[in-house]
Amino acid sequence: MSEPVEDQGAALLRARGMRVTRPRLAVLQVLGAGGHLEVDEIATAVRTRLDSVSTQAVYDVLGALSRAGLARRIEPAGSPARFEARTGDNHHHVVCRACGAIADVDCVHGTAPCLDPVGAGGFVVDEAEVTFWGLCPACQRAKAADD
Amino acid sequence: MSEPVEDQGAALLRARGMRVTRPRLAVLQVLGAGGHLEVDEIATAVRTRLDSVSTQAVYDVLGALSRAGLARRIEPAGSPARFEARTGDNHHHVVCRACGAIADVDCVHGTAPCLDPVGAGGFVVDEAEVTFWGLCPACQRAKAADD
DNA sequence: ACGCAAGCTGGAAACGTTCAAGATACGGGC
DNA sequence: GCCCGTATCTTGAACGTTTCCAGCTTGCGT
Repeated sequence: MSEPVEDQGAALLRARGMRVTRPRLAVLQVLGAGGHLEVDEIATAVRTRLDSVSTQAVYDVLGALSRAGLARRIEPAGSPARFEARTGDNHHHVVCRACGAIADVDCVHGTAPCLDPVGAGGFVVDEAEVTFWGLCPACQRAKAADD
Repeated sequence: MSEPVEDQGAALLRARGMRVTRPRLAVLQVLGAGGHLEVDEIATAVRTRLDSVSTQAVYDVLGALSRAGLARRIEPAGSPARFEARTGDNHHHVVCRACGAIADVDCVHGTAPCLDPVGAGGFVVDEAEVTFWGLCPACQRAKAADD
């Protein structure tokens, strides 16, 4: 509670033996605000906190963070990669077919039985990724107005 | 049984009010052979049947076929788009993290209960897409050999 | 057989992403 | 507190997939 936001990130990084750098702290803060952000959005947000950060650094940082389990990379078909801070709780996503908006969905069953593939052709499975496709509330209204 | 393969495709197209063209028939034949093919692989295979087909035409045809429900577009994160002919049976996919190979997995529960998202933030969901991530048999052996 | 529109061709470019080489700065050890 | 080695950042470029555009060709209803 007494720790400033910046130091929470630093502790997370140090706990994994990663160097604490300005770009990494800034990305952690941006992701911590929530949402499913594109690389470009993250870069823009980071640049409001630091004077200049190269696009490359943002990609590097995001790669390092997701390898370390501090960020999660999601990539719905037909969309550029997005990143979120919420990790380790096995939740899934709903994607709007019309506008591409993404929302979180908690997995009702925890480690659901149907997500344990039977007869996977000899594959050793370590993760089940679920993406729901549909229409967000705003696009439902937009579509109804068209009719 | 008495219909040549080419005419089966023509019938499918006509049934949906779509024009029957050489590129479309060729793509249908290629997809009919099975597998999860990249656009580039499809284009190459098509060009062994027809003298020349533009890349553009292949993209157009695949887009039209998937809109018509004759092909299904799958796009695992970090991979170019792939297409398969098997549609309408609600099956899912296992993707190898190492080599990118894709295999089919039947959905054990049919319309599984856990795939009915509860509390999806007002979204109207029409499809649940499941992707399993793991290691294919060949890459399991390769990894074991490294240790 | 005719005409219209759907569909194809060819060239070009946009997009997100990754690679390479060198400069910088973090953090353990003195 | 200072120094060094290396992880990390910067800059600049390139890659591969996918889409856009204008114009010609072709399937199919009449």
